[in-house]
Amino acid sequence: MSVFTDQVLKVVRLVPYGKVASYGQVALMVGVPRAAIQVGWVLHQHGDDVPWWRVINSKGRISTSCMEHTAALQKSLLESEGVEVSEDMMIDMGVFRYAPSQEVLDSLN
DNA sequence: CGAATGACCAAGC
DNA sequence: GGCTTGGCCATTC
Repeated sequence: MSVFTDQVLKVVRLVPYGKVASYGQVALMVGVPRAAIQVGWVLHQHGDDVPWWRVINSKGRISTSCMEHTAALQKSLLESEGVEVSEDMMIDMGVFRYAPSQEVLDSLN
């Protein structure tokens, strides 16, 4: 497991209950702003170790677009945490987006 | 080492 | 934000 993978897992675990973060944001926190897609890759492999359902794409849409059953699961998981998810798998980023504190960011290094 | 792949992103229509 | 295009980057083959 690479440092990148390790960092991604660490960041995703920081996302609190009832909040969501985008792949791009996670990548940014990890230190590689353009590696958003790798974040998705990591989550796909470690779906049992992290709250992957709290990670969505930049438009607030559930990312598992090519896996319908998984998308439905993600929707139900988010709703069970109090996150509003429309029938089109859309989420209100302005309300549910996770804003990491400076202290949290420092703890990543 | 080079080529392909992907739970993505930003920009342009 | 709907769809297409080009570009990133880690991982795999």
